[in-house]
Amino acid sequence: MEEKDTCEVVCVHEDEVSDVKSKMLEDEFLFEVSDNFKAFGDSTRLKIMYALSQRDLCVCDLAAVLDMSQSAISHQLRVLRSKNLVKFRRKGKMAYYYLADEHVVSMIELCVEHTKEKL
Amino acid sequence: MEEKDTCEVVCVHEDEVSDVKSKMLEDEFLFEVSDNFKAFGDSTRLKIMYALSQRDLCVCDLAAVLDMSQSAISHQLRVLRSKNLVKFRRKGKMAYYYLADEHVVSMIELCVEHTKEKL
DNA sequence: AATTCGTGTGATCAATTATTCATATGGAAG
DNA sequence: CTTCCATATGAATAATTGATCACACGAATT
Repeated sequence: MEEKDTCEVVCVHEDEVSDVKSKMLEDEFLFEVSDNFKAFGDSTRLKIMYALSQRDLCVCDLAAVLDMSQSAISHQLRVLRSKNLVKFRRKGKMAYYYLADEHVVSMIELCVEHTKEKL
Repeated sequence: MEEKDTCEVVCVHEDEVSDVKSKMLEDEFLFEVSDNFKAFGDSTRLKIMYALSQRDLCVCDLAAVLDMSQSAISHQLRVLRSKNLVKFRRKGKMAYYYLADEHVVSMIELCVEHTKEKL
């Protein structure tokens, strides 16, 4: 009689499920975490961050390093800024970008290591 | 006279650019790294991995924990398997999934920490 | 062997997203 | 103030992708 015809799940192990459920972090928070990961999940943005881990660079130099249009780079920098992964300072007409903190480097290093191991 | 009408880049600081360029990792490798990040960049997959970090679970239990269809979970598990982030063992009709290694946990912890700091 | 049930998967659709193009903004120099 | 140039951005397009649906597969039970 209860509403149960949406998304029929049959073999649920009640205790295990509720145990894990209680240990899950908030949906909203995990969404934000995955959203941060997403910033690293595009090769253009990853290259930008990796380049910036070597030294601070202005937008057009980043474009030259990645061999991409200034516009494309600028759009991606906007995304990275919005997630507090990069910051910038103005110097004349130019904008020098740099990594926001050490977390970014750690994240990349960790994933680089993981990727290397799987070869 | 040189070919220069594709992707006009004007203000290039030659030395800095070639310096960073020489330090860049291979395009193909960085692509693979970003591809691994991408696995964490979807909230469904992240929830799956977080749940599995609590305990091994079969597919339908995962579906119950996340309150999603078994099919959706299975599709995402396929992605995670292909990237060597989760493994599974069969037990009767069921498939119990678990995290492939400690890197996965480390990655999530690091990003969770970063996300918390930005609140 | 027929049925049941947990899981895997191909096709499809809707939504998201990365890049390009054109243009706007704003600091610096004449 | 006008021009130049580095950067930012809105609109449009093309490509990617996550969820659903329908169905196939395979182990276990009868």
